[in-house]
Amino acid sequence: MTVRTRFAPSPTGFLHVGGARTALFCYLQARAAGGIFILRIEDTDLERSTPESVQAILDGMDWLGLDYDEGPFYQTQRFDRYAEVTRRLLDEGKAYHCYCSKERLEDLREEQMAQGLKPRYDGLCRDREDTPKGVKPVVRFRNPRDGVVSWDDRVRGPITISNDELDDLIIARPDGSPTYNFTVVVDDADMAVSLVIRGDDHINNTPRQINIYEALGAALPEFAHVPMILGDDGARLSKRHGAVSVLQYRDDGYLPQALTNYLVRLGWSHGDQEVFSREEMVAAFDIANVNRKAAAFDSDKLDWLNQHYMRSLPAAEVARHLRWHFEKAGIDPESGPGLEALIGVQADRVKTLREMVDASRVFYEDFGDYDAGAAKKHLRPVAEPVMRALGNSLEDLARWEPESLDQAIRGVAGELEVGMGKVAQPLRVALTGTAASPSIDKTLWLTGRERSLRRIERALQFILARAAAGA
RNA sequence: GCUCCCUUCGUCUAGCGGUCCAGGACGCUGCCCUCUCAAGGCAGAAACACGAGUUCGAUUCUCGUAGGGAGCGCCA
Repeated sequence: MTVRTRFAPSPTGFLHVGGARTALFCYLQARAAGGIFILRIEDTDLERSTPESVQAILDGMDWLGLDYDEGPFYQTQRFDRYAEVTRRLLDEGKAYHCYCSKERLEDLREEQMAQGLKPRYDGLCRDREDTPKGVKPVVRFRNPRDGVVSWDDRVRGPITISNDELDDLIIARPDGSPTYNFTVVVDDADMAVSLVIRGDDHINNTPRQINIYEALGAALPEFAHVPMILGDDGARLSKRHGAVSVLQYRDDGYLPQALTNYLVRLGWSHGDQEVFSREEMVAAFDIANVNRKAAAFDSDKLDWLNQHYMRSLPAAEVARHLRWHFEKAGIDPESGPGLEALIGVQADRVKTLREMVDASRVFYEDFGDYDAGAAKKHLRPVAEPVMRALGNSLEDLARWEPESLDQAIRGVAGELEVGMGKVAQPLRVALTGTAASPSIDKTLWLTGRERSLRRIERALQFILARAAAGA
């Protein structure tokens, strides 16, 4: 039997890291078995579902490289099917109409809570014979009253829940629209899903769903409930606390390879291995080895992985993503050094592509004022002869390459009998406006000859003006 | 309140009765390298929640306790 997994988000918000990890697990488990990965959009909540959220989910999946084999299916397009199955359960006596008002149900719940009982429907309409007029009924599933429901969770191990903990859940509202626990079962059965991987907040729904499967006479899938992800501080992720769209990570300059690698290692491991290519993940991943406890999201480790991938992925691949960030920042990549060369120099120095853009802007556009502290410290009168010597030496340099540039600068330092620091730092400020940049030869190389000479001249004028003002 | 679930360094984890005075990674600290900032190299601090069992022997098995989480909707 081929493995069929599915990721079934509801489009009531963006795709956050918890959902992304669940999707990744579903994807990997299917790929590992040569199976099928299905995407299903659970949009039965018309109130809260939005087209924007659907798009955000699709874009997120796409950015992460989680390609699905079937779908996306939309539950709103399957209402006829749900109605058909509801009809069948009604006909077979496996479901019944319930005329209880919301008010009565609320009172019942309160009363049970007050008595220290677990609130659940008391079954008033379960064996009702009459049909009250003027009330549109809901449809309830006739849950077994005795016995237990057990399953062997692929992550949690054996779980057993007694049927007397359960009640007759509503599967269709008065207007006929179906509810979650019912649509999930109908869809997973229809789509022949063999392994349901989802967040562990669904553990409590599982026994209800198993009962519905049995009422339907459908084959039971396996279940795997993965723990949720906590925020940096160990607190639960929520909309207002740490839960951000995976697309935010894209915008912040993370590579999808880094995020998926980070996510796969959250709650799962394979010996001491930290870095996994997609192929390695597929080969090594097994949902059964996923941990049971919730894991806290550590952005420092994500940063480390991101830098690792910026350095180790083929430069062309990194450049593809970097170009996107250049465009987003409004910088023309053609107005400076080639992106692959830039990555070769900058990847060691930044954690994200966005930082790389910020740190590299100076190679593509003119900068404004010098950093005050850096200028004060390095663009002093003593630097005047250094600037002049550099200008002369670099103007006619045969090859504008890091190696020859390094030689030229060392030549200037030797000639003036000063240390490298006395030459490199003023030059660095002259070229970038700041006291920190790649090694000085690389900085010159990336800046380019014309732009470098212009900036050396500008620094010289700055030093002279300052000397004049000070004198 | 009731039901279910979870518990190894700050964080992610290895461990599946002796190999563990607990290993790796991120982060942190120190040193080295050095034209700045990084990167890199080396070294270091840092954990089995607690209590009973079972056993010759428990991080590993069982049961409690404590702490944490989830669910209990005509939301998904």
